[in-house]
Amino acid sequence: MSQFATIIDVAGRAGVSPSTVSRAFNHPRLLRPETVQRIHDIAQELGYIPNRHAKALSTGRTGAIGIVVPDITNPFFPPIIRQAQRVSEAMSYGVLVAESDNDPEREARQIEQLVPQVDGLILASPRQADEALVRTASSTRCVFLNRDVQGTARVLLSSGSALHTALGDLSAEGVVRVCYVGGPHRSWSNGERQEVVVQRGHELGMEVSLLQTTNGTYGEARDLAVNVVRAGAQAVIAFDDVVAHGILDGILASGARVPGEIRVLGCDDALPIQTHPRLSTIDMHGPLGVDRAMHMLLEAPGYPVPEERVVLQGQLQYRETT
Amino acid sequence: MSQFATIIDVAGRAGVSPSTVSRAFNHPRLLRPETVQRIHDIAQELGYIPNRHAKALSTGRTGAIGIVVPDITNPFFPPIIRQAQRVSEAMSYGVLVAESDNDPEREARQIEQLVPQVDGLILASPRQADEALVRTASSTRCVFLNRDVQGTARVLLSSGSALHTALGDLSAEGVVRVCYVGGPHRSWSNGERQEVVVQRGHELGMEVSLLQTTNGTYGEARDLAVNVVRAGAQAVIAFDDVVAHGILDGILASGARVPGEIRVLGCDDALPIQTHPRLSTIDMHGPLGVDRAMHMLLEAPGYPVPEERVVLQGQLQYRETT
DNA sequence: CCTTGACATGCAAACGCTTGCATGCCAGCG
DNA sequence: CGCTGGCATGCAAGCGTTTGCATGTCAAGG
Repeated sequence: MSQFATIIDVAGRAGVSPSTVSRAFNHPRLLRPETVQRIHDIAQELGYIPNRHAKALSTGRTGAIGIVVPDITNPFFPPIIRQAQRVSEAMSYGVLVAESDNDPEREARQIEQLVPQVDGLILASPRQADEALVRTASSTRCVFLNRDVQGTARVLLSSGSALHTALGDLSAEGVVRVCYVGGPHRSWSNGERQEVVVQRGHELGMEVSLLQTTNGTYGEARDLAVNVVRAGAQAVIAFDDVVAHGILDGILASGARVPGEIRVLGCDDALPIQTHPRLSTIDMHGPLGVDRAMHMLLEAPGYPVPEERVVLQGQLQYRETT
Repeated sequence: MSQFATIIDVAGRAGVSPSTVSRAFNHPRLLRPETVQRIHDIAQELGYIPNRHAKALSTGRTGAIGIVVPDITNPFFPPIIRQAQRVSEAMSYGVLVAESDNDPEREARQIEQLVPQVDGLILASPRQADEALVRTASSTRCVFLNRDVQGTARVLLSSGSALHTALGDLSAEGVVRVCYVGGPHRSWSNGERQEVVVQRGHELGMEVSLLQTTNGTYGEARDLAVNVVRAGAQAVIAFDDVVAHGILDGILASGARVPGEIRVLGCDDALPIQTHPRLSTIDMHGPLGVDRAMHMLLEAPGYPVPEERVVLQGQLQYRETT
């Protein structure tokens, strides 16, 4: 708010032209080393900080990237945002965070807002239809996290392999009736998980039933638990850890024993706390995923971001509920 | 990344000057209503989006506010960030989020980075020394959340009143030995909570012991639990819900019964899940707090933000651990 | 019919920075 | 000793907006 020193102040004090100061920061090798040094010293002394907006206006690059997530209070996302910021910081970019609240239209608006003020976009678990996303991808530098949009740059955190072996293990223990409790139905992860459970379950001769929450909250899941008990499921695989805990709570309340009578497997492993019994889950390596995504976004200078499809497999964490 | 329509394109198409287009958006009452309408229509059609950077450069206001938090993965903060974004959105501001990682120096750097690119700053639970914060406050429009910096605008989410009655209730139940398990020691909230527990405890003739985590993580707290058991505490009051759950876990593992032998009270009530037994805690109304803070920040146009000290009391949520 | 305002709009400078081009200097070469 | 070319730096235009001031028009009033 107060007056900041400008490039012109620095130039005046150093007895050089503004362009020289600019070059001292952006193309130092064009200048005599001692000039660069002197300018840096004076800049430091004056507390000069380049004005991002002026720079952006002049170069057409904003020096910021945007990340939009469906729900910032879902513990899966904060570590992802954190990692995005770490990478950005290392490359001296800023980060704009937006939340779509699981609403495709809101998501569209957020993206629209963001696009003109960033050099690139990370769209994490987007909720819009593929069609809209393809359009976005074609007019913006962006990479998707957890959404398999054809022809774009995307990184997918897959639970496929982990679920595959988990179901195998359950089957080996004699489990025959398994229930998948889904999360937000526009979620790619949810689709993938449900599909794997159904397919692999059938392969193993299991009887698989499906339940669905609408928002994936703890309360919803807890209320759903009676249904899994009633259905006689011997194992439930939940969309994520929040849903898993809701189910777990509901099951325990109904008097069934976990894992004795019913096993529970969650997903994400992002909760800051453990519970009793400690939840078995799948570590999805969210931060690793954004890390890849960020590098894809920032290292290819061209436009659009070249198509690439990287799949990272989550890792089974057996604890006490299986 | 592609070319956006500029004010000049719109002007050309509408047969008016660029300044008129600018006024159509910013001071429509200076123009004939039909002119405004025509310009809006054409802008819409051309997909014109004002360039924030140009605007910022020209007006000196960036149209963004910044919020810095110590740890985005602490469930207390995401709802706060969300609310800050909601308010910002309503006033058509953008939000820059930064994380200090509980490190005062990092926090200083983040603030320094942010200052030139925002119109105001929300500093949530800052970790720097008062001195540094005073300096920041004097050179920037900012309001503090959960830090009582003299002479500045600040909103404090206090657990004082809730703890006061909680201790009274415990005392009435015959509790004599109480233990406070602290969180990050640079945290104002931690200081307040500890102080209230000590004072009120003594008032009630209790014996209060103090334990301290360094980062307030679940694992640390769990490892500390043996000490509270060993000390013979009949109640533990924890810095926040994460610490409380760690303690709870540790206590249960040691064989003691909760709340039978030891009661546990947490703080924040921000976890997305419930556990068994359900944790008694204090709802701190974080979102309400930022809401106030944001309005203080955005509604007083002057500089600096006028001093104000608003205290919001948290609300006791008795559940099953007391 | 001329004057006076009010009103609607245009003009041009300014915001702070980047960058293509121009300039001036000096060393080395023929 | 005059050229050439490389190097370090300056000049000025341009990025997209905003806004104080100037301009032109028209209606009402004298």
